[in-house]
Amino acid sequence: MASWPLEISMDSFRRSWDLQGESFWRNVFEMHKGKMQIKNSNIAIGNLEKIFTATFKLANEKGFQAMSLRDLSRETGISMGGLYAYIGSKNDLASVIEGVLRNYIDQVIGGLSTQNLKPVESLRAIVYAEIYMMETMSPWYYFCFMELKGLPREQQLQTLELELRFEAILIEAFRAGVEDGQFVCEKPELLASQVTAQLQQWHLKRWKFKLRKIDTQEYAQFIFDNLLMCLAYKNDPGVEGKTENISNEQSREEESSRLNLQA
Amino acid sequence: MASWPLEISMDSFRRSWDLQGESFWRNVFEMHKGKMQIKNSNIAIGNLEKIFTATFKLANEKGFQAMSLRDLSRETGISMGGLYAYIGSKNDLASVIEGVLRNYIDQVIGGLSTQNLKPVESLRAIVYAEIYMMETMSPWYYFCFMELKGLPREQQLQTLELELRFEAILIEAFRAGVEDGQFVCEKPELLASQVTAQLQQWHLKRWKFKLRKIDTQEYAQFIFDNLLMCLAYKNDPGVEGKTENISNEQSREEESSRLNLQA
DNA sequence: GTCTATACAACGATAGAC
DNA sequence: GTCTATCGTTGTATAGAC
Repeated sequence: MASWPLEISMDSFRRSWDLQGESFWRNVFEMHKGKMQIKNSNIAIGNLEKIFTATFKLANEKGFQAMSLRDLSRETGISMGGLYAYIGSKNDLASVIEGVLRNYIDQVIGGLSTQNLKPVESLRAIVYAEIYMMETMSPWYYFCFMELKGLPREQQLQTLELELRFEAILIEAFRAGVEDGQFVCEKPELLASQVTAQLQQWHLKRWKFKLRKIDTQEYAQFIFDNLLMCLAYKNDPGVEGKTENISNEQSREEESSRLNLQA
Repeated sequence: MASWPLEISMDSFRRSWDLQGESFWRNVFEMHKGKMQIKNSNIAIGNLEKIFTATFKLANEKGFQAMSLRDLSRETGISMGGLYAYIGSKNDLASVIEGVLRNYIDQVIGGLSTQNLKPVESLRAIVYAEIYMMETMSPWYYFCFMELKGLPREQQLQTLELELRFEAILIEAFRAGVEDGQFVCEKPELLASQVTAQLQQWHLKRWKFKLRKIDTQEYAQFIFDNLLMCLAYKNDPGVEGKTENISNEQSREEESSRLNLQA
C-alpha cells in the first residue's frame, strides 16, 4: 500500500491512501469476505457500502445499541433476512467496523515513524496526516469512539494500545527536538495526550467547528502552531513561518429532523 | 448556595460546593421528588443513591441502552416494580441525571464570571474549578457525554449551549488579558475549544491518566501552564511562577471482570 | 441472492397482593 | 413502600419460498 506523502495537502493525502470511492469499498469487502455468504463481489460491494453508511447514520443519531436491525433494514432497503447474508450478527457488524478502521490507522501511523524528517517537519506530518485521516473517515472514528464500550474486550484493549502507540510517536518527535535543542518539553506524555485530545475533537465536536466555520486546514494549522508554542519552538522568520489559510471546499449541508451531533 | 472559593484546592472546592455525601443526595432528591411516588425522604434518599450509582456502573460498563432494568434491579437489590416508584421510565432516568449535572454546572460556572480577578488569576480559577468539578462528579460527566445522543433533543441543545457558554467565559478572560497587554491571542475561539477538550479528557480518558499516574493537581497545573504558553504570557519569575506539585490522595483501586474505560 | 414469514427470548412497564 | 406475577411489544435471528 501507499507510503506517506511528502507534500502535505488534503488532496495528496486522499490520492495516496485511497480512503473513499469504489476501490475503498472493494478493500473493505476483501477484508472480511470470509464472514459473509455473498460471493459475487460486484453485488456485495454496493450493498456493503449501503449497510455501513446506514449504520453510521443511525448509530450517530441514536446510538448503535438503540438502533434496531429493522431500522437498518428500512434505511438500506435490504430486508432483514437479506442483511444476514452480509453480517454475522448485529454485534459482529460493530466489530467489523472497528477492525477496518484500526487496520487503516495502523497502516497510516506505521508509515509515519519510518520517515526521516527533522522534528518540526515530523510533527507537522503527524498532525496533518491524522487530521486528514479523521476528516476522510470521520463517521468511522466517531462510531468507534462512541461504541467502544459495546465491543469485545480484546478490541477495546487494542484500541487503547493504538492510542498509546500514536502518542509514543509524538513523544519520540518531542525527544528528538529536545536533543537538537529546538524544543523544551518537561512533560512529553501530557503534551502528547493533549495533541491527541485536540485531534479527536475534529470528529467529536463537529457541530462546534461547523457552527464557527472552521475548516480542516485551519484546524490542523492551529493545532500545529499551538504545539510548537507549547514546545517553546522559535522559528526563523520567513523560512518556515505560519502558512497561509487556504479555504477548502465547503462541507455539504444536511438537514434531518433528528439532531446530528456528528455533522 | 456557595460562591466560588478564593483559595484553590480540592478540599476547599469540595467544602464550598458540597458535591458528595448525604446532603448532596438530599439535594438530588429535592430536585425531582415531584416525579416520584415515595414521600418519605429518608428512605428515598438511600435508594436514590443506590439507583444512580448502579446506573453509572452499568452504563459505563456496557452503555445505558444496553443496560436493562433487570440489570439495574439486580445491581441495586431493588425489584423491577420497586424501581418504578423512583423513576418514571428508563429514559426519564437518563434525563434526570443530565438535569442534575447541568444544574450544578450552571451554578458553578455562573459563579465564575462574576469574579473580579486579574485575567491570569481568572483563568487559573476557571481551569481548577472545572477540573475539581469533573473530578468530583466524574461518573456524571462521563455518562452525560456518552449518552447525550439518547436524550431528548432539547436537553441535547442545552448541553451544547452550556459548552458554548463556558467557552465564552474563557474567551472573555483572553480578551481582558489581551487588552491589558499580557496576552497574545489570534484565535480565541479555537484556543477556548482546546481548553475544553483538555478538561473533558479528565473524565473521558481516565484509563490513560491512571496508567501514567497523573493526579488531579498535576493535570490542572499542566493545562493552566500550557494555556499561558499559548497566550504568550510571560510571568515575573518568582512572583507567580509554576507552583509545586503536591500529590493528592491516591485513587482507590477497583477491580471488575469487565473493562471499565472510566476508572 | 433476496424475500416473506415466523420463532422465541428479552425488554419496559403495570396491576395487585402484602 | 416493596414485592411477585404477568402483560404486550419489540428485539435478534433463522427457515424456506422464490
